[in-house]
Amino acid sequence: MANIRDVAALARVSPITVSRVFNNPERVSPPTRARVEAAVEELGYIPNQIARSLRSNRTNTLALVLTDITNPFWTSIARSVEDAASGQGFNVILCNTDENEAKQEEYLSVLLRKRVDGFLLVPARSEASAVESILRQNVPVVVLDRRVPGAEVDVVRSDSEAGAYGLTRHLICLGHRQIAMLCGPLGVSTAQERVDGYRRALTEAGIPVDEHWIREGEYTVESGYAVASELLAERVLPSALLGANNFVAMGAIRAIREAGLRLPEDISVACIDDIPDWLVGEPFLTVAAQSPYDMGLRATELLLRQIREPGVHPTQEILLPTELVLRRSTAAVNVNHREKT
Amino acid sequence: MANIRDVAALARVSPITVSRVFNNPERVSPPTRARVEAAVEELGYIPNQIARSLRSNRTNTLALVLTDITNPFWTSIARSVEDAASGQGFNVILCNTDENEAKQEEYLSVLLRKRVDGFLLVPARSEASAVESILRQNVPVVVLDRRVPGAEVDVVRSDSEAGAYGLTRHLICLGHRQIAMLCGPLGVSTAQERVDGYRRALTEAGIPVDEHWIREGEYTVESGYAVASELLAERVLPSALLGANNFVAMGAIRAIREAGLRLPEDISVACIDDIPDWLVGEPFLTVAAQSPYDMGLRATELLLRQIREPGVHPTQEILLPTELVLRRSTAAVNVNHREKT
DNA sequence: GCTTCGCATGGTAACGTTACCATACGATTG
DNA sequence: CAATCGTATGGTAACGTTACCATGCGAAGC
Repeated sequence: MANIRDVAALARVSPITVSRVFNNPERVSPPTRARVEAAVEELGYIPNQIARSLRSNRTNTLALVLTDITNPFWTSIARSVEDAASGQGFNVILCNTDENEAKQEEYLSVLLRKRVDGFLLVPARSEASAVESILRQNVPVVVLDRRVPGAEVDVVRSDSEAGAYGLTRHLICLGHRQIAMLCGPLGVSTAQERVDGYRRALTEAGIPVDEHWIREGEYTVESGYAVASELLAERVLPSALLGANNFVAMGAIRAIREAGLRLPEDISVACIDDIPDWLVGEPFLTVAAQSPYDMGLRATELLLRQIREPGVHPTQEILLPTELVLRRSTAAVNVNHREKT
Repeated sequence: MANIRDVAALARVSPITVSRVFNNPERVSPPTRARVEAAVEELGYIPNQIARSLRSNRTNTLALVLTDITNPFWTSIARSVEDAASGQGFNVILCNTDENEAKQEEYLSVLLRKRVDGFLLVPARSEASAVESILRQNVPVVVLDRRVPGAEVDVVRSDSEAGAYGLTRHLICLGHRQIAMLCGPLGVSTAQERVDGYRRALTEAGIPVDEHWIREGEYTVESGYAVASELLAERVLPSALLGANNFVAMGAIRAIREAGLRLPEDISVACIDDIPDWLVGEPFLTVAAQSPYDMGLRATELLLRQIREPGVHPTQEILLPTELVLRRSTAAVNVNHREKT
């Protein structure tokens, strides 16, 4: 592959002049420039960004470390991050951690070696260590979706607590009293907050919180299915399920169907996170919708600003609202279904 | 940020010994190694992959250039590509072209500068130029999903023709005769093949192909909606719609609903590409399902092999079967609905 | 006891680019 | 006409790493 020296030799100029043709064309006289351009064309020369990065300490690459691109929530984020990044001349490296800390650590290590210019990180667990391992190297980070208590970082996230609160209140208004909360891994801040919102709504309504209805699981379809199946096998059935996210809720719905129960007549289901409506002919899930596209966009903007003007901006937290969307998966409680038939 | 020389100085060895500790630890005596490791720890040294890449001509990075990560079909592919790549120590740069050739060209140019080790490319148009611009630089490519006549490349794709044929045959069996084909951009091989399959099924059944029922559009929800709306506004209604992909079909379904028609009683809909069933409570779309996860996996394996053993493997084409999945969006033709009421 | 061997370690140069400073030369100014 | 300036171009070194070859040294072999 031709290098800058080959081009320089062919155009009878010095390598630095070739460099200028690419980076400061106006600083090269038109005839010389033309000669260089002809040489570039003839040799099929493509500047080597690696060498450039080595000199400039800039890779024009961002890392997007999330849990699973397969969930439309993260898909939207990936899309907006890539849109915003490529608009500013940055590429995006995609990583799926599956909320596995070992995988996350491995990714971070490789990406730090690669000297990406910045990280958009969805931490597998809401503790500071991962974030700090990046900050220690003076590499900008923006945390997506989750709080990281104790770390001095920019965060862009949704108001999970309010979302869960709103959904729980909605269920209470429909007459539900036995509402099971299928929550995510409690090491993750959103899981914690969603339980908090659930608790607050119950408490405000004067309904005692029964810990028996709170079940921890993962943010996956399989986990939602497993936990819901367990619940449905017990003597006392809940009249409503609150899924910690869309995956969990969809898993639970499968369990409900398999148990021969009707939705929403026998049991209501609601969750945080919507599913894009064009994916579902008739959207039927009652949700607290987040704005993932917006979230990715805002986060990328913050990150690029940090990269462009390091050390200038104080860390900030952007809290995005959730929107309650009422659909057919929730209905008034059916008094006959308090006990298993 | 500490470099290899700082570590060497602190450990009182030469830089090359530090390098060996990372790359050939067994070639360094245990006591020296321990001293180096202590120095690495103390300085928080992280090897610079940029410099390494400059020497070795390897970036351990693949480019995944597809149309739109937002479509679950491509999402699955992205997931499998990333799984396979990270398992082999490679990272993946994600790019969305939206089937726009200018965007694609821009991405390819940047990625070639970055010296990615290989490309997984979904060409915006089924012609050789994009692929050739990569091959000219001696960079391995595997084309995903589409044929590229005239280019000597590995291709992994589904049998679109058979998928469309199967769906059309199914509709014919249900008694449909006026089947509209909402096809994709004809510059893309899959769009072409799906029309071919549609034509073959009709012809085999002795039904004359009416060009009036074949409508070109984009592979997007908006396009599906627009084209279907147009069709539904005409005097003679089709009794069934064949969507070129899931996006198009979902757009069409929206148009059908807005037109006050019932699905499938008034009009049947089928398409190529499934939607993961856990995203949809009750899957209802009749489809010819592809295997995107598998497709990404196979393609990545091919690409990594090309990277590892350049020039050894003859180019090959892997053709994956589609699977007909019959659901509720297709039903026997309703004789009353041949003409607009 | 001398040669040979293998192991641990090091010096030098190179990967491709660009920052920094230098230089050549024609144009402008007093 | 000399001094000054600005523009176009070039030389050298450096970014951080590793390939290649060299060296030193103790152990094994005859």
